[in-house]
Amino acid sequence: MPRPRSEAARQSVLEAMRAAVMAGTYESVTIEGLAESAGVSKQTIYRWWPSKAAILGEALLEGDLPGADVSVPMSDDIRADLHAWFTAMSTGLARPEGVALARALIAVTATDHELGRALNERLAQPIRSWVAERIARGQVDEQVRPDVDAGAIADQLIAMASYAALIGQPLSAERVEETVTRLLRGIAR
Amino acid sequence: MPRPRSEAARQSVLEAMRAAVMAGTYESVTIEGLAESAGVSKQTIYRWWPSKAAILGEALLEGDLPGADVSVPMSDDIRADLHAWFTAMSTGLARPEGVALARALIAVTATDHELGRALNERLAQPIRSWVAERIARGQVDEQVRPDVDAGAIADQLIAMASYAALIGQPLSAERVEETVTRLLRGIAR
Amino acid sequence: MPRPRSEAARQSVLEAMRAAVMAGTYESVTIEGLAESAGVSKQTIYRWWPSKAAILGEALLEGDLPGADVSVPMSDDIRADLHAWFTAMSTGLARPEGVALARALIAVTATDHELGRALNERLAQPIRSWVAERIARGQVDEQVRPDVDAGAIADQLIAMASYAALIGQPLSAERVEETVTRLLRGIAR
Amino acid sequence: MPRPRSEAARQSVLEAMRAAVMAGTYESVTIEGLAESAGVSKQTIYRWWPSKAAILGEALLEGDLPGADVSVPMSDDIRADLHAWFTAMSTGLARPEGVALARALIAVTATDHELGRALNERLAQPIRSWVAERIARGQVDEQVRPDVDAGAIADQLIAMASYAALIGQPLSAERVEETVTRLLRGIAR
DNA sequence: GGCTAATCGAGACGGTACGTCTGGTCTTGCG
DNA sequence: CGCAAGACCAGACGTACCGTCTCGATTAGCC
Repeated sequence: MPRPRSEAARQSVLEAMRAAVMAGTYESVTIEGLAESAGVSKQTIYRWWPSKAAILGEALLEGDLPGADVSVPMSDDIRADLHAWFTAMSTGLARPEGVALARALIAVTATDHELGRALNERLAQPIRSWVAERIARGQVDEQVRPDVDAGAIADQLIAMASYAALIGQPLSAERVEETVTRLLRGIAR
Repeated sequence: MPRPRSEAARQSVLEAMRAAVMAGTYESVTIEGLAESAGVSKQTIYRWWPSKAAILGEALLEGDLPGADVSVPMSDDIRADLHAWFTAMSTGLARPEGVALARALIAVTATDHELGRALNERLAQPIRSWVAERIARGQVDEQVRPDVDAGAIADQLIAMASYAALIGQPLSAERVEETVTRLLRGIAR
Repeated sequence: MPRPRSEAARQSVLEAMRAAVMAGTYESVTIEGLAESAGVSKQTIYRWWPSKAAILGEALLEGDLPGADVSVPMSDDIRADLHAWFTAMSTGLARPEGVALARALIAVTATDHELGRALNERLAQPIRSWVAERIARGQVDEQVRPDVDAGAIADQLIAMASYAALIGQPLSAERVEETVTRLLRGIAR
Repeated sequence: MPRPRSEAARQSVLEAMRAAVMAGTYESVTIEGLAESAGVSKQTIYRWWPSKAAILGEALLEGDLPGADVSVPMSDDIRADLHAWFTAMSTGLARPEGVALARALIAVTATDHELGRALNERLAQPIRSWVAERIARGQVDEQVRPDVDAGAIADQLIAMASYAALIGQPLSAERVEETVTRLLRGIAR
């Protein structure tokens, strides 16, 4: 007999959170503003989520993730592929939404380590998959040593691009070039 | 002609800021609390600094920097040296003060890009120097290719260690090991 | 539908204002102190009252009024009655609470004329009534001319006692005596 | 040998105080603003005056007193003279400067009783003199009883006009008329 | 004509209160 | 019972003055 939780309200809040965090800083998002723009009362938010971080977590975990959705077609040229892909991720993360996303991730992690870990996992997943696939291909082609850890490489590139975006100094084309060159030299057979 | 600015008050505020930011989050630092713990009136703070970010910037630029003061002796074994040094930086940054410092850097950058850039420069400087020196030594020893960019390597390692610390997942010993191995393979002659 | 205004908070603030204004000067009353001693947040005060004067106005209009609650029994001797009553009012107003009340009235009037007028009306009312009644009795006894304006007499005595209290020079017994004598001579049949 | 106190600064401050108190409320006058508009440093003010009240006191005691400088020619008609004079004082005090003056007197008295008393004396003096002279003339003319106390009458009229001005309800022409009539009946031979 | 001691301007300083804003909790009544 | 509306306590925000405190820079007499 009790009235069930309003899915419309829930979606509305999550969507408002996504919009707000992309528009400003994570810290600049207020529960009050969220309620306002979601057309929902504050209490409804406080009833269902324990913290701002939790809302953002839920929003990111089930929403479309702008900024890190890098997907580059693969060719036979591993150098060209990695270069294209790292460039795409790097510039993608340097865009305002990318920066906002990265900063929000940091902020959430400050509040809730576990959630931060999960979010990072979720966000890095497609990237790791792509890298893993390309590296695997390289190994099949006998261009890449069989013992390289694709995950480590993905994490390195994510860290580099993210950190550069966070401190507002996107990687230059030369730096990207140099990084890919050196990377390949390190993993080449 | 008027009474000159009190250097004691200035130092007191900067010191209070350093302590506060190491103790909590940058966002959790309030001007009011700062004034209180510095034994200074709010107005004195507002008279001399335009923003919280500016205070932190000044505090970091001229204070002792906890967490990033990595200095490791050099031997003839470049692998051992890089490994020891990367381990030290990585664990140093993973310590609470290191994380606080990195987060504060991000927060300041969000408010004031230019200041963020300057701070990053200041913090990365000793690290870059160390790496540059070790790489140069390696080149003299003919272990390292003459064309490698020491700055790029330093930035890569800083980014990796910082990002890992920020998202609360410090680099594992294996990951450090793997990274150094791969790095050396990429720069070896 | 929202939560209704808390009557408890309202009363608490008004009571705190009455106490504060009697204890010190109107100017010495601070909103912050009021909130504190009323156990109410500043915002609650600012939400409901536009100014300190408005709070005092409301407090005086509906509270017990110390200092001006002069009520003297009537006998057949109009001179004795007027003398007793004027003495009572005069000394009542010269007491700290009376002075505080009068000063507060002036201060409120300086801020909000209309409110000041209303308060003055309210405070003078019982006095006017008493005088009107006694004068009417005198007219019935054929001791007082039928054309005298009781309101004018009340106002004169209020002004004299109030002004004397305000400038810190309470009326002497002789002055009271002289005033009543002269007054009676002016209104006697 | 030391440099003597600057009379120019002193006059400048007193003049600024007179202007400020006539322009606004006594409470609205700030030492800082006074210093500013007098072209004097705060310290110079604090060096020579113990309080705002003291400055105002000095300013009023030796300056021209706007608002209470009532001076009406005397004729042979005591009723006409008193009426003209009471009307003049009443309307004079009801003018903004008069109200400001009266309110300032109250405020000063709240801080410093003795000073308030002195100021009141000073301000009432010309009024008392005028009344005393007119009453004396009336006694010579055998229109006024020989035992009336001119000071009491002056004080009564001052109190009535001042209080009315203070509470923002100037005496009406009818009230003035009524008061003079009744007064004369009380003092007539 | 230099010496010297208090005055003067300027304004920094530790404070207190201002009136505003937002955060997170609570309390209503409608649906 | 969910929800919107919004009152409530809490406390930080940045501003305005307070009264005290240095600072040089004058500016008289007195030597």
